[in-house]
Amino acid sequence: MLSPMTNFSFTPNFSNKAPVAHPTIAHSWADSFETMGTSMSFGRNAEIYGENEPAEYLYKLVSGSVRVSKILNDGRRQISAFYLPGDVFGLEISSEHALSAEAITDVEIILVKRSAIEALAARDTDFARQLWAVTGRELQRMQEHILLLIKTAQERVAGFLLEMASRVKCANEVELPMSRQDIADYLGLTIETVSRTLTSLEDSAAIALPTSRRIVFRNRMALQRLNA
Amino acid sequence: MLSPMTNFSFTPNFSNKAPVAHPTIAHSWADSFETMGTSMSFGRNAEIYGENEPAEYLYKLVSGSVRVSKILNDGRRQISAFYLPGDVFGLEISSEHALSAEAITDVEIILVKRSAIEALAARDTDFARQLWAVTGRELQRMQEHILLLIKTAQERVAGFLLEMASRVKCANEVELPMSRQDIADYLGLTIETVSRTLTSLEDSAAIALPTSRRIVFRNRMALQRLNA
DNA sequence: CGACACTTTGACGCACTTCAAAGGGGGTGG
DNA sequence: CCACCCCCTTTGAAGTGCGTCAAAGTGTCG
Repeated sequence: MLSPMTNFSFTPNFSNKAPVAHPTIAHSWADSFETMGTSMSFGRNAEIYGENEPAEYLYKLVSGSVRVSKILNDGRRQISAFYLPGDVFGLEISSEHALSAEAITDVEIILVKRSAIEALAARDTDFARQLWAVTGRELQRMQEHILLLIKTAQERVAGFLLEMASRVKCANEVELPMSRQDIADYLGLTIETVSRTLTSLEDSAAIALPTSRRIVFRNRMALQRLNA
Repeated sequence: MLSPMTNFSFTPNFSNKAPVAHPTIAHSWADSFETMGTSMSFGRNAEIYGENEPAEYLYKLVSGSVRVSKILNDGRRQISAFYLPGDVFGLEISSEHALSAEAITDVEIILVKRSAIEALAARDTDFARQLWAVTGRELQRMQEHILLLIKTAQERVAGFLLEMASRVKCANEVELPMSRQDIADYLGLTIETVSRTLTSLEDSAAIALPTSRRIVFRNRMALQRLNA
């Protein structure tokens, strides 16, 4: 059920920029994050952090895509979320990660020590508010994920496509970074059901599939009707 | 699929206690919440807040049980969470509620204005940290809920029972406050499947059902094995 | 006792899974 | 440049777990 992880190239690529210690109030959330952080790169399928590792950092994705997942004891994998450039991930309450994060494509990320985040949040009310807002958006995304999981296969796939479309600012076309297996594990379906559902959506002229990873929206309304 | 809401008794029972305005730093999270808040009561099945209502308050449950849910446009209902005494609910990022909250039993709650919460969080770093921690626990609970939804009916029901058991401090017996329909809508199953699964767990001697709402754990290990 | 809400049980059908095999498509080596 | 391989995706056929529809059982309150 779980495809073997090949192409496991771990390429930590440290680059400059130490955390700023003095209490300068940064002008924006993005700025503070980037001036405080360390930049790193990972190759496709590299593990960014693993289950049960200490959760020392918060991560901001600069380029590429990331999946956050958990392996159940019988080998099934649940993907909790996909992250795209600009997203912050690694937000976990416990001091250890309950989930693991992997690079779907080659990725560039900025990581910031949790302790530094907390220190800044304590000094800078506005920063704390924005941190809180990011957490809230994460909560909202999880809520929508739950709503997907109680629906039929067609509704899940349609909802997934619409979610991805809304996250990349692209009019009527998306290049999916993740495999069918990743989509299946996100939606709680099998790879075969995802594939069959996509072809059936193509047959009904809701989408076109010029390549297996590229989705062209031909009838967005049809998808939205499915997205109860 | 959705049971009709009868017994809809709305009994707002205002009682004393205005928000404290002066910047006293309370000694504990629970204290601050209770001194800042207004107490209210609701009857069984009363709506505490509804979808699309402005999200003005945070709520702390004193007694009884609450369900937070969303009705899909085709009439299906998804229960997002159940809350028990001591839990805080109503945490939503947007200024409007995306979900609605209802009393499962008669309930007593404390409500605190969101603006007051935010003001205190801005003054009191420790309070802010605790607010953040509560949000994090909510995130974690949602994550576990997602893990339940990808499993088989047996695993979902077993996981649900163990979750409820861990939340009420009771050795080997739980009195469920919610109906089979509520459980079904939480687990993404039908009422019939929940009922059948419970009887099958009883047949396999994992639990006993002295009444339909009371669960006695006879073989917790068997349930934990199902809880992948 | 009867009314009502909730729960349980039964029979059947269907959506999704499982198991199996046949396409692509992109890279490497001959 | 073609041939071959590997990985991913698609398609097919058969099985099954859960949903649907229907009806009977149970507990509670008047």
